[in-house]
Amino acid sequence: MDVKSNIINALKEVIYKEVGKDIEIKLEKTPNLELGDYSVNICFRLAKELKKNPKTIAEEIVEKLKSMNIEGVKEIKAVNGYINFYIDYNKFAKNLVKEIDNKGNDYGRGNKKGIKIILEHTSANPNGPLHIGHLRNAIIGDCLKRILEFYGYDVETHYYVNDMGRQMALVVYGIELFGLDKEKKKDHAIAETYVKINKYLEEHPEEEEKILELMREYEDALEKNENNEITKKFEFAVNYALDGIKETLKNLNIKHDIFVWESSYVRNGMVKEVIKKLMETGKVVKEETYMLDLSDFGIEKKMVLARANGTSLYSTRDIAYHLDKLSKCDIGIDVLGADHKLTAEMVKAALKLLGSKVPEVIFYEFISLPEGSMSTRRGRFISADELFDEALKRAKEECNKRGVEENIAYDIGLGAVRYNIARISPEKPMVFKWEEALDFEKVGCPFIQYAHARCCSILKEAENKGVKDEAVFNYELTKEEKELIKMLDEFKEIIKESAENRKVHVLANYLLELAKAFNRFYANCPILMTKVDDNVKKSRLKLVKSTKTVLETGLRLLGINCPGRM
RNA sequence: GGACCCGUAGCCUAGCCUGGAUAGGGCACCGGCCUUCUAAGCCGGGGGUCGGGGGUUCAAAUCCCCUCGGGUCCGCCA
Repeated sequence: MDVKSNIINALKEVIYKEVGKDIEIKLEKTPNLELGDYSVNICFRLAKELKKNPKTIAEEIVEKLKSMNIEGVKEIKAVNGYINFYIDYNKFAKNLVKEIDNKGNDYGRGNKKGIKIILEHTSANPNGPLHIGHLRNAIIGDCLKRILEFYGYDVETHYYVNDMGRQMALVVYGIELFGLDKEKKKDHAIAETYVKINKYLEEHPEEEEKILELMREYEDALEKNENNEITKKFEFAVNYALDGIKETLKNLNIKHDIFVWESSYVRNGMVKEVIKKLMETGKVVKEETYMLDLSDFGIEKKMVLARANGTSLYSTRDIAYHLDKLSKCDIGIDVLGADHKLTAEMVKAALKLLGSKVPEVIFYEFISLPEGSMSTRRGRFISADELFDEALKRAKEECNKRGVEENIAYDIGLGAVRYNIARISPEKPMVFKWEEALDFEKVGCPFIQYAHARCCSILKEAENKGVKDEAVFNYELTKEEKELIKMLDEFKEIIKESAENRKVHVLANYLLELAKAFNRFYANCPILMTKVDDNVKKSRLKLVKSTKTVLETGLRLLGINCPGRM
């Protein structure tokens, strides 16, 4: 049993005797080590119930706790109503470090839960390259997949390909009129054509009919499950764009398990089936077209189920997709831009009507440019490729400046891009600024990678000197060592919190804190210096090794590599 | 008009769900630290009406109400 559980159990026991019921106890870190290592503020909450002041309650509880001799606890103090615990670091450190040693990169891993999650993310329209807004989606999604898997879920990632929208018909028509620039990266070539056709249609609005015609023909063919000239044109265009998008994702260390085409739900008849079933609920009203009344779910706006010309709409097809997806997993998670909030609510309501479970949705706010929001149609966006290329270029420059081999530049560039997005909580709107996205001197991923590289270099040096790591810890630890040990221990809780709350930034911010704790330890506690006592040397080396392991695991969960030198 | 998100030093950000000890970081600015483990680092300093106003509470950045500013969404786009 670990110290923290011992403390909680003892507290529960004492408090149960006091008030006759179980009370949830949260052990917190103290603001500083003079106040102990962990504390609880439970006495404030008990004050009213026991009709005593918190200070007295704390003192009484402390007396009782002391007589219990909690294993691993050195001292307990009552301070102004708080109960502060001082732990026996020698024991704590030894246990922790052994645990990390035994488990290695599995330290912090959760038990297999036997729960399948389908996580949909990115799902950008194949009418151009991913821009930095899509990138936020992709990075949150990919990190989340890694974290959820590590926590013990069985996770499958989906990229939902919107191949049936107006924007795809535009691309197809555009390719016919203008072709594609074969010199360009495929998704960028598609975007170029897409911009051209949009401009062209503005000048020739009479050709709008051709687009609608294309969409009708495509849907007709799909409904008959045919493969003809039209479907081939769409497939070509979609795949052309997807090839480029996949390349970008690969560069960013992002991989989807499955690409699901929207059209497949028209082909297999599920869209028709969904509309039919929704009709049967009696919630469909006929206006200019068929509308779904969702007022039972607190949604005032009705949901349009099809166009007046009979063709299906994105939202209807999305219901079919979700129905299918959710039947194949225990939990469905979608990562979506905040602009989808209302439609996501509508889809959920429709799914409930059909007796299906509903997805969890993680929303993120937009990344905008200082001059305003991005637009693929107007060609006003910063592509993920552009950002990544710049990051790579900048990383190389930094490497050269510092005399480090350029081959780690990929790791640094990738880390900078992924980390800068992963660390911000998703509900925060972001304004993209080049100098912020690319500034490696500032704290961010390089700081964490640097701490890791330091660990590596110390371990190497130890090997050269023939110093073995060993969890002795038979001396009074410095405050830097204590802080570091507590941080290393916290990793398990961070994984749990990050996974259960689906919050990637929690892990990202933790890693920065861990790196900071390590750097302080490094600066203040000599490790391999000759004057250092052997037991101290061995123990500290163990801490270095443990830190390296946790940093490595943590960064890997963010999809970031850690170079051994930098 | 209705709904949702954001507002924390010059700039960026954590904490808000689950209320508690002097609101954590970082950038920028000022001053220190490389004659034994990597200075992409460490230590110190200045800088805060937690947008504003009410309320609940022993205690509010955190919960509730109102309000201001920014963003987003609101039937045949995706």
